[in-house]
Amino acid sequence: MDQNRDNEIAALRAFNRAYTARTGLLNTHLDQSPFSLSEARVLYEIAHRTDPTAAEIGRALGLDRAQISRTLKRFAERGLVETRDHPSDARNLIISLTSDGQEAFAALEGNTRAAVGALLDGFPPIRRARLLEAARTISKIVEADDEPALILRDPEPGDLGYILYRQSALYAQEYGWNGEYEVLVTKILAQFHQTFDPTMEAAWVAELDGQIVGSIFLVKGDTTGVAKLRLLYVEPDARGSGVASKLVEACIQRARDAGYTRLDLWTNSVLTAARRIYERAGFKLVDEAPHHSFGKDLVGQTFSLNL
Amino acid sequence: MDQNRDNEIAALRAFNRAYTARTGLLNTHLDQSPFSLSEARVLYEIAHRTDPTAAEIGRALGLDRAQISRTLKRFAERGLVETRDHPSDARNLIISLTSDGQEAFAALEGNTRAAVGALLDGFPPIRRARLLEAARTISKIVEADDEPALILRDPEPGDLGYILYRQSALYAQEYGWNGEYEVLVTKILAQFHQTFDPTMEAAWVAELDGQIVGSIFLVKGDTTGVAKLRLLYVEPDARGSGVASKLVEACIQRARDAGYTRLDLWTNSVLTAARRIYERAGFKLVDEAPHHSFGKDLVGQTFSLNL
DNA sequence: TACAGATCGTTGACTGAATCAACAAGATAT
DNA sequence: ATATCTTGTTGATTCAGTCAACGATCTGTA
Repeated sequence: MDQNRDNEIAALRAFNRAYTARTGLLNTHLDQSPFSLSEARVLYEIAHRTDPTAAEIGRALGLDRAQISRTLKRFAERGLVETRDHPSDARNLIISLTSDGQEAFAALEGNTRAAVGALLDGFPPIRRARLLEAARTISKIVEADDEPALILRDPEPGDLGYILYRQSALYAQEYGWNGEYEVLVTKILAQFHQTFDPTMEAAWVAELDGQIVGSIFLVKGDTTGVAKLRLLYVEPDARGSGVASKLVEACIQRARDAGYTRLDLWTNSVLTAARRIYERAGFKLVDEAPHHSFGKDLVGQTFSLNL
Repeated sequence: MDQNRDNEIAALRAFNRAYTARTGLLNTHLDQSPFSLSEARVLYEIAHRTDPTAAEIGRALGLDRAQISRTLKRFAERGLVETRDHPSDARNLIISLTSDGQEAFAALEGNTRAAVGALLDGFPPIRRARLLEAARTISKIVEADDEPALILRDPEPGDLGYILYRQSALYAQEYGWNGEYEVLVTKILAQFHQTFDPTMEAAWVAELDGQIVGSIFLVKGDTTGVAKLRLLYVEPDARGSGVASKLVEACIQRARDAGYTRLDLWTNSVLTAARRIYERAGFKLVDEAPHHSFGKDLVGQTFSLNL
């Protein structure tokens, strides 16, 4: 997997190159603007903060105190900013825009927005939409200061389709399963919908950091008192952080609460990671049979847990 | 929708700020490195091109000839690069790395990769994966020099699930429809799977720029000789570029080829954009009836086209 | 063939960016 | 009370970025 890491590093570097090269528009100082990029950033920070000090701005932008000092000096000479004493700390100076400064900043903002708008207009709508979505994703991730939170919740409209999509695509990609598996899951979902009994059945969607990364279903079995666990899956990127165990746990708990005496599940031997999770949860292998499905020769396994 | 444009511009600017602020690691010259960011970029270009000239590198990086000249002069003084005459154009000098230069570049590359790797390690796996996917998306879009291509193709494993997901989520978002709609679509898909007749039925997925943006289904109707058009949808971001018309066209054509004499479809009056597409394709409204479904009071419409 | 116009690399000149070091004034901890 | 930080300023230096000018060379066209 070192190969993979190299690929990831290369991808981020390629992104960095592509971004700095092609969107120099965003980073270079606007041609007709009286402000350099660095000056524009300082101005932006002054305008968007309440009673900022030079040190504060320097920290926000990662700039040296010396540079801030000189930049502010130039701004003051041009009549754009003024300073007043800090009420409680005489080392600080509070910076504010003069009316000329506000005017200059407003003009700069207008030009910048126009330039960014023109940049966006250069992309076809479908790419613009994807570009913005990706940009929002990166912003969020880069700015996040919390840990990704895992939550289990009821499915919302669209979620079952998403699960069908991910499971089918994933098993096609990882194990080469063909469309038959999608057929099977579609049937299961249709039946789940049609005969849904909220007191005895349930479905969970696992969200990690706001994104669906797994699911599990609890449905009535063929025999009274016996429930089935179905359609457990976890996204590759989210594996190894206990998502599957939490899903299985929730399912078992609900099965107990609903009064079932046994929980069965059917899986395939190639899904080795899943097997470990089932066994850790107390499931025992009770039956094993080869079958040809999904375009492959497989060994089906039935696991069972007495509740 | 000017509001929306402002949001888009703000989003891209926020992204730019976040990216330049937090990943200064990527943009700032590495602390222990003997090369500035600008020097590193020039070195990178020299190493990755065959027989580059100064002007070529300047164009690639958007740098001034004067700056390239001085940078190369410093490199030459440090014994990192050497120049030889261009065989056919005496104005050019061909630049190459000396063995010392290659060594220095290799060291720089190693350090850069390590720094980027460390940056990536700072993100939880799920975010790292999403960050990289977003970065790849942006790279591709920014570097693309072709127009987005629209293709219609057969569904692959996972695609029907994706369609279920998008339709359910979309109509929930746009019209407030509840889970009932998802149930309906799931049933349709399950039945499509179960009774699929490849000579008389078909499904298409529309891909724009490599992404699924719509679908349409042709299925047998209740009466012999009558086909049904079902589950037409197009992503909001892809609307207005003829995707829906192309899907409907493909569906009608196949219905004709399969020997059907009539093509019916059922839709709802709130889907006004769809109605225009159907009418433009020659469909006539033959029936209209109010119904309460998907959590809303709706007016169902049956359209029909004689083939 | 001759020549205008463009390209290439170099140099000078200048402003600003970035960084390091030193300093005085003021705040803070113990 | 004193050592230790923090804030803002200034000096010094190197490099980035930009404009202008220059000589050498190439290219297209009259």
